Amino acid sequence: MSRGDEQSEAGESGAPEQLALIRETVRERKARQPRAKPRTWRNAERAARLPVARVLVDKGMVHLDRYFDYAVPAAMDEEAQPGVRVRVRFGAGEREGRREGGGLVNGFIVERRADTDFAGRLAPLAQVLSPEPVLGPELLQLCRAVADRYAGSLADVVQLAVPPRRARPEQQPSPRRLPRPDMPEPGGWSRYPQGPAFLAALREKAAPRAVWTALPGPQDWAVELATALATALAAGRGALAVLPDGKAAARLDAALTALVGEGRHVLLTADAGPEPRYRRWLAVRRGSVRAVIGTRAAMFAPVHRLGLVAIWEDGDAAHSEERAPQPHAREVLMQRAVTEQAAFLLGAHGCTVEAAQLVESGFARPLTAERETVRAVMPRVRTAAEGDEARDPAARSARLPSLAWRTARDALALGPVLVQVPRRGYVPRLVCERCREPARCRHCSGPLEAGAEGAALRCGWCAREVVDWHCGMCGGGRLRGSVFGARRTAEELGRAFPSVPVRTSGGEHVLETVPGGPALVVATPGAEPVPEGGEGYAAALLLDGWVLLGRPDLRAGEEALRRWLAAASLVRGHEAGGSVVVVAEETLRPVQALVRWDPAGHALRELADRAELGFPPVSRMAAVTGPPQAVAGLLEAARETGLPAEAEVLGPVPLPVPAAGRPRRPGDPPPGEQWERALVRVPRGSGAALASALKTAQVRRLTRREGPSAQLRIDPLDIG
DNA sequence: AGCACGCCGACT
DNA sequence: GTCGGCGTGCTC
Repeated sequence: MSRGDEQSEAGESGAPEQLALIRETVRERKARQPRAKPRTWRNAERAARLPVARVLVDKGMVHLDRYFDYAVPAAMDEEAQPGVRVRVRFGAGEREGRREGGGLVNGFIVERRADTDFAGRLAPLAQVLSPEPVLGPELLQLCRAVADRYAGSLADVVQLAVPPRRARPEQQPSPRRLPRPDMPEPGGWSRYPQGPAFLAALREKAAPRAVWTALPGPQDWAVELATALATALAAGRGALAVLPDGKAAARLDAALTALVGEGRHVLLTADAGPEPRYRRWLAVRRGSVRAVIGTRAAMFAPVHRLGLVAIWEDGDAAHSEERAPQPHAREVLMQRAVTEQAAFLLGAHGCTVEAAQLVESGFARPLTAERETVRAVMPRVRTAAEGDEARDPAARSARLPSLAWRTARDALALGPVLVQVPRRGYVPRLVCERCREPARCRHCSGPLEAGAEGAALRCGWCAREVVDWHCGMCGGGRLRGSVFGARRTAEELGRAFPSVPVRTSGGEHVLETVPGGPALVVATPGAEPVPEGGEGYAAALLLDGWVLLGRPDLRAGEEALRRWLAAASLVRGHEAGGSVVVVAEETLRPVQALVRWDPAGHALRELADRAELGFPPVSRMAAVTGPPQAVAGLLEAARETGLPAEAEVLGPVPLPVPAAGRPRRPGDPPPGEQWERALVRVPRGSGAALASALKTAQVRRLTRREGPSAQLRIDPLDIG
């Protein structure tokens, strides 16, 4: 037993004498019996039929990405079925029966076989952990496809797909499956010319695929998505919806419960806690529940007879898994739609370039309302220039342009007003307030960064504190970029509208809903509460647009538009007095797209730009990151392992040093090391070859230990 | 990654 | 002759 375990025991048991007693007992037990080692089964009788178990060993190392055969002791014959969790000895092998060698590792049986192609003597399975077949053939196939797509190992993907075991839920039966619900009415889908046809195809168990640009409205999307899920259920098929966060998932859950009642679907989100979550996952796996609503980990949910996969707001960064090999929910669900012949529904208020690409390539059809429908239900959207400050002194100190101030004042007579302010820390860089020159460090010319509120100004490269900054160009002494946080904005607005309650939502304190009456609701993007009563906000002010637009990222425009549309969708239509003011330069493309409410058009133009630049999703990219020789070595090896001839290597370039004080993330270089990054680009059709060549090269370098290892990332997020 | 095997240099 | 350095390769 390790030190850490002893310490945690001390923490729980309190009294020191008791602790000493426990230590004694542990030591005695250790001395007498070398711990409760499971039987070795070395000479045990083997299963009569199919005595070989092919096992996926649960070690993520890419160069171990294959199966291993083990002998099945007769005593385990019945339980050792494909899909169950087992423990096996793995590592330095048994030598002439002398040593047992190797530690016990977890794994999954993927197949029972009559024979093996392994020349040596098979080691026996050590233990069947539970008879629950958690990794069935369909899920295994999906994991394999995802691992290949992302140049990762099967074991890594399986770890994402199969939740850790909990004994209690496994020992309890799942509830009986309820009969199919009634077929729902199309409802809001009738507002889309192709909507009823999409539902009809679902009813007929076909596999339609659609990119759905949802009409604005605070609740409509959830009801419509629920209708699609319920239609699949009513047709006797399973359905799965993946949403970016627990809040959105809860909304869809409520909408679906209203439609089909309880017991026919489960909510798979992290905040349920591990044991209830595993219980629900098991209910899905066992087929007693056929519909799943969840956040990204639910993308692998083993739904029986899957008829529909849906993703909401595919542009949200939360859809990208952080753990290796970082699969994206949209890609995984596309894969499932194809292999499981399920319908595919990608919905959002905005439109990503990837979604536009799905339409362009013919993978999916657009599911969009007519222009006149959009115009009828959208709020009035106007732009306000930043300089155009209000005359009202309080509004001025809240940095409200006069149009924004007037709009808020008028709308407050009708209902709540949403004020969207970018998150602090989102600011790309600090600039001189007078001449807009980026603020640089006097010593190393690195970009200056404002840390947490009240913290000193620092250089993002050398971390030196800056005490008395002056602009190197014009001598100005004031910076902009230190955007007001939501709280500060709320304070200022409170002064500008003294008789109105002000609520804030963001960061640690996210509000789900707010009362429907007049109030100012200050929220950061993604944390906008929904007004109660279903009417929506009377107005929304989208402040500091330059912050969102100014990020040094290929997606800055798309992302800004996405966040604005998400907020503006919570505002009532213009006929009901709904109004949106965006504080940003009106000539910019995303701003125009918001004013015209044309996200699909915006995405198409972005897609055309990407095509011209050869950027994803028009091409497929991989990022290779690491010490210079590792990057060079991997690229060189990949040329010998089948890198497509059309592959283009961009870079390598030095990786920017992560800002001082930011917690280290996977993919960051260790402190003091200068890493590089190269991008490898291939035409879209060669993505599989790219991933496979890089993976093979990676395996080869790891097994031969040819220098330090590099990190591999397919579809890197932060390019440009 | 661990971990054992193996083939050369200083030692009882 | 034998112990053990860590370079190379495998893990059913």
